[in-house]
Amino acid sequence: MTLNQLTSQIGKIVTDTLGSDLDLSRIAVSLTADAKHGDYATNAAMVYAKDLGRSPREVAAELAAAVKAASPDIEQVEVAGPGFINITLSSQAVAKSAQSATNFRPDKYKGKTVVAEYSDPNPFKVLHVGHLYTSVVGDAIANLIENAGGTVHRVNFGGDVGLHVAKTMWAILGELGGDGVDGLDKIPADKRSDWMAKAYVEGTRAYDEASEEGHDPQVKLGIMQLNRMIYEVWNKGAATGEPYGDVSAAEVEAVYRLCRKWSYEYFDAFYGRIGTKFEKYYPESEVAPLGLATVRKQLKLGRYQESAGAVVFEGEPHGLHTRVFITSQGLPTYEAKDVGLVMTKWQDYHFDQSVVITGNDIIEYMKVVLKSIEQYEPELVARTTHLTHGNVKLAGNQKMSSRKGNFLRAVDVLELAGEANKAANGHDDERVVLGAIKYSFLKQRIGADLIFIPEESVSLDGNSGPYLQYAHARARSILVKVDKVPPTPLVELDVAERVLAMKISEYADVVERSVDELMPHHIATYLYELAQIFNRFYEGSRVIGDERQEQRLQLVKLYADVLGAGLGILGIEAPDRL
RNA sequence: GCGCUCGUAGCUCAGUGGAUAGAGUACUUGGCUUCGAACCAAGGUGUCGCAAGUUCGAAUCUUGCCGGGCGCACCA
Repeated sequence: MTLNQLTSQIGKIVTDTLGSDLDLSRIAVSLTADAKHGDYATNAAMVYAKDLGRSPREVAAELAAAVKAASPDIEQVEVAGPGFINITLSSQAVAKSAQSATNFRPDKYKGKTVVAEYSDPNPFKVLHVGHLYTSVVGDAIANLIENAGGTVHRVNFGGDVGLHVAKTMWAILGELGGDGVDGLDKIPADKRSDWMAKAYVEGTRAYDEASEEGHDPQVKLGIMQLNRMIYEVWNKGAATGEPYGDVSAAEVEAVYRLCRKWSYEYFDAFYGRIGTKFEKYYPESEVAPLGLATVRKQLKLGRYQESAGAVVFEGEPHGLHTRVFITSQGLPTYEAKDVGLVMTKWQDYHFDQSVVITGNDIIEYMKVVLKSIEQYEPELVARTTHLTHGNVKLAGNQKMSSRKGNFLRAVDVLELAGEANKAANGHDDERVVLGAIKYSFLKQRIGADLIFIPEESVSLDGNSGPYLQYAHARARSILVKVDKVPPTPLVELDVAERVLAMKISEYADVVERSVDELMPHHIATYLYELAQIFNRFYEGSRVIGDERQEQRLQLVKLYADVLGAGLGILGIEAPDRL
């Protein structure tokens, strides 16, 4: 029995006994925190007592009798406290419920085509722990939708054009001297990403300093020139015109293209390592032309406005703010590129829903972009969901910045976890390393900033990924001791078995809630509680050799299956042995 | 200034209308000749940022205030 089923059953009883005109949405049915209050409790009597002009306990008593009579699965019904109705299921019902929970899959996204965009790193920049976080969260959300029957297309959007690229290119070309693209040969393959990251920091610093007194204003002009040249590569098919210093336009293009390729190779390697796979990258260069064309077209139709030489969308009438879509130089901003992205995704997938997962620093920005698109493609906007999470910070609320070079790279985190793992048991197991990091990110509710404490994120014990993996492997290692688990139905449960079975049955409710809210942390919280209950069961209840062996084997299998499935949704491997 | 977001134990976080607000961590102690001790058990902490309101009932909803973070025109 799931909470939803019980809730609708109680709704029906309320209608039958108290009156059909009551607002059933006011009823809450919940799992109880304490065994002495039964398995489930409902507030139905208290909610309606006042309207009916009767005492809550009196109403509760009437409802309780009807609930008791409603199903043979309900063993005991009590009225408690101010008017709670506490419901206790029979142990057969608990067992049945546990058995059906393992195969539970919500059907909310059944038959739906969903595009999930997440991670979104910019080529030419380094992947830091924030990218690791958003990738793990995005992947878990995509998994949730997939688990609920959706066909999910994972896509990735990133800026391969724009000022940050020009700044990096400026530093790269400076470093190469007059060597041009041949000079890149001397950068070893494993140093490329760091080398480019360093160039980004250098280019950004030079750009910022250029406006200050005593610095060369030519720097800024050079970067602007590179910016235009790179746009030309995509708009005109080639960088053309004046050389950049001694370097010809063709040579600038060659350097740009090779470094860009390096970036995507670096991303692929990283995603491969953390176990997420994108179906498609949408580089900004690819969607920018459509974005630009769309905004220009809609400008003529009055959906965008010209202002000081730029093309803007005026958000104020919609309670938002105004943003620039095309600069006075005629270049598309991130806004126009996002317009192009939405249109391109639609052309590619004709999605039922498009989920975009980003940090919450762009909430207001996204509202403006979507509001502008809503003026001419309302259906696309209606199908778009923007999910946001907080930013990763270091202890002391310190913000990381790739511009200042004050950050932890994604690979640094993996390395730290590897070391912690190695220190604990002599070798590092990538499955455990990833389990630790992913779980540490996913156990927290999406929305608030995440304070990243390296030691905790790589921890092997307590409320951690490895705790869950260990609790899974432990159960599996019992199961391999028998040839196969006999398909004995669970019937009578002892106290410890019942507690475990009850928790297993909760899986269905938790997954459903997680999918409804697209919040993976509910699953993380639940799995930890489940594993805790199992570990207690394990301490006190012998399986192999006990007279209740067959019953307990059933239960252990159900438990391991549920734990494995839940970890799977979180994108965490559940090895049979560690 | 306006908007968004957050504020729960020393720290990191669950709990978002229900009963005595919970975990992990840290600290102390006990438990492996028995299915894996990455485990289990015991030990105690809270002006739920503050104040008013709604409610039979508020950490949860409303309003105001305080505090942190982020965003607000040609960066991404």
